[in-house]
Amino acid sequence: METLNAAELLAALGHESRLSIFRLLVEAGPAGIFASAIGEQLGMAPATLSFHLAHLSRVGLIRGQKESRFIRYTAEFPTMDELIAFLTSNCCQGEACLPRASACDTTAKRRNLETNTNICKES
Amino acid sequence: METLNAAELLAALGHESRLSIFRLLVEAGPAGIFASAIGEQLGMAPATLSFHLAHLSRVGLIRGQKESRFIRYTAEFPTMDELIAFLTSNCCQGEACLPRASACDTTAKRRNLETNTNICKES
DNA sequence: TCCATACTTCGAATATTATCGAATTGTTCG
DNA sequence: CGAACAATTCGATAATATTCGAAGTATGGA
Repeated sequence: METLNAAELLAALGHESRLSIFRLLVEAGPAGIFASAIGEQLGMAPATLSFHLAHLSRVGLIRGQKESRFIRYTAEFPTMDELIAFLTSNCCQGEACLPRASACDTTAKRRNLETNTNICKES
Repeated sequence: METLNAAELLAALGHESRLSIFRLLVEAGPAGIFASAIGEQLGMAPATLSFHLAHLSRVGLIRGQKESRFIRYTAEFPTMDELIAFLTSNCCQGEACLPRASACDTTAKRRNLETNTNICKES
């Protein structure tokens, strides 16, 4: 990943509203959630929400799929994986190359994946 | 780490110039480098560089230590570690909780640490 | 067809960031 | 002391981002 691209992803996540949106989508897992649900949970005006969703979509961190009147948004995990790999590889110290003991549990627990392979070290 | 704080760190890194500065400091390791060297390598006007260094310092990603006329800047690795832990724990998918095979080598190689413990998996 | 819903796009105001020349501070050295 | 140098702060400008009401698009249902 190029520095420019990484900076774009970081900037996209570097806004409280967008980071909250993204975390919500990660929590929701592959099932995702509808735009209206996001707006409801975060108390955001529809236009503002759309603005941020468009931004996150543009850089490839999320994806929206129309379903009748609704749009289901999901996190693009591979993009995030790449970003974390970039940070780990270019911006972190040796001791942190492996995630902390506590790093893996939170997200892993609430996930319901088809592929149930959790490579996380059991702390 | 709170979402607000994480967003601040991400926003700080979400600018090409600042990300380049930070990568340079990570590359330099604990020895760090002088501000002038950064400006030289990145071709940045002194005032602009100071602006970005101040930003990175404010959020705790780097630290500057005066040495006679110069200021030696170093990356604050623990802050970055926390950020990566936050992202891994809150924003990534199971398969990515462990870094990619290639994630650890680049940075680890060029580092010359007092603590020489490299926990990275040998790929 | 007509209305309600879900969401986006438009447009315009406001706020925040970035850039960099010029002035300033602090330090070394002749 | 005075000049040269490293770096920051100031100040003004330009560029970019954020917010959200209002209008537009598309879908589902009465």
